[in-house]
Amino acid sequence: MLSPLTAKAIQSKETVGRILEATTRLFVAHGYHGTSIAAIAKATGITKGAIYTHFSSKEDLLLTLIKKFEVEFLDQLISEVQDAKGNALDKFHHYLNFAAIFAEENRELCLLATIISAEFSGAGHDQFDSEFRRIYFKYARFLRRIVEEGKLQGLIDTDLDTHTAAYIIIAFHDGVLLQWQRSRDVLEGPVFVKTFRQLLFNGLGLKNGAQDA
Amino acid sequence: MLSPLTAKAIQSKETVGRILEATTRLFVAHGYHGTSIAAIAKATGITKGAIYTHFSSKEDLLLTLIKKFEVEFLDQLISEVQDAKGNALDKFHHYLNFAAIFAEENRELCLLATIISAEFSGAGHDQFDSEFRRIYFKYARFLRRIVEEGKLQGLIDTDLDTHTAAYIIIAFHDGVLLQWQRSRDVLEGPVFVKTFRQLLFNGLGLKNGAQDA
DNA sequence: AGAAAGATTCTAAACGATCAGTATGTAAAA
DNA sequence: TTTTACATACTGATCGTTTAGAATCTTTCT
Repeated sequence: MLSPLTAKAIQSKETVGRILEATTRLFVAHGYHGTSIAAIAKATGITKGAIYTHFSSKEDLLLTLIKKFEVEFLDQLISEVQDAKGNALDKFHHYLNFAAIFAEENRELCLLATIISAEFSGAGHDQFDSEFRRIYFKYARFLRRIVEEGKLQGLIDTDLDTHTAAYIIIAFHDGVLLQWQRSRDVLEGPVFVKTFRQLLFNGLGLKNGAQDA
Repeated sequence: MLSPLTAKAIQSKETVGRILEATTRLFVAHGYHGTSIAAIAKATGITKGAIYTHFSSKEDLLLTLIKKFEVEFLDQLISEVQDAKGNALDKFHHYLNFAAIFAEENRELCLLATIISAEFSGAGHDQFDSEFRRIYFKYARFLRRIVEEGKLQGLIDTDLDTHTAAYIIIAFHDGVLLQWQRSRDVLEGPVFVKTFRQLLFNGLGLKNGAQDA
């Protein structure tokens, strides 16, 4: 294992990349169950059987993509924002910037977690469930720390439940991604991001107190 | 067609109701492609063939459910909130109250539009696409009017792009529903709704201006 | 160095299972 | 007698996956 740069290894890596790219696109467009191995093979430009040289099952394909999302988006986000200088305000701006740029450059990978986790939202697949649960928990913990920090700095209302707020910010992010995918034709990118920012930071701007429900 | 109350008609209506109930539950839990007619039949307690006595296809089943969502949630919401007395602030509170109560009483129907429209997010099924587009457009128009009203009343920042804000509010609603479905076990209902309200109305509470991205 | 042996990437064909949908029959209601 | 609500049994197509074998690259042995 001294040199992993053999011709076969390079070929394999290249094929795996093409398979994952096609799979991401198809999963996001038609869902997990709506995408067949045959369709992935065709989109990749190889035969069905060749998929199984690199992945043990369809399940394995999705688990690989979930991991990819975690490493390329979530871990990257956390490491960039978590210990950045500045107060909680700055960090949230940093967060939104990162998310916006990532969404623009990796729209499909970005949507994968949201769309597929929705498809499996009902108790069903144990392995997918626990992976999604793990990722959303990590995401929430990251946001919780910043909200907590903001409260200590007097920037965020201490009335806000930290735990719940973290999950709702994730929900906002997911919802906005979905809506962007659904209605890209009637929305303008920069305005969309700016309005999201305005609403997340200042809400509707109504300064009155909240009624109970 | 003078009396639709024949024994057969009652039986049919009852069966259709049971089929739609089971279908909603299964579509939300496993998605459209992840749910088979056989599974729906089994969950309803009839055979596969009997489904086709009442619905012409699986497609027809989903279209019926989308229509049900439109009539029972969206149209109801609009007629209750649109011309209610009070300013835009009151209407948004009214909106959140209605959505929260509906979500509690019809969780699955509520999630249907969000989850299934995500599954078909990629250009694909013409009929589903246009139905979802129509519904989200109607939803957005409803919110746009209230935002516009709020601006005229000096309650909402005129800097906010009305069109985009409407779509983002929908996005927030969708995202929050999804997150509630995903993480019900680590979230508390009333706190969740209250925090959503706080964030939608006041945002994170950071009073500084927004940086550009 | 060079050939034999082994490992790897792929195609093509086939597997049983399951898919959405249909044809036929039956029993009861209209 | 006609219509309706269902069960049963079937259709061809497609599902995820496996197998057999060809072609090509890598390692090992001489």
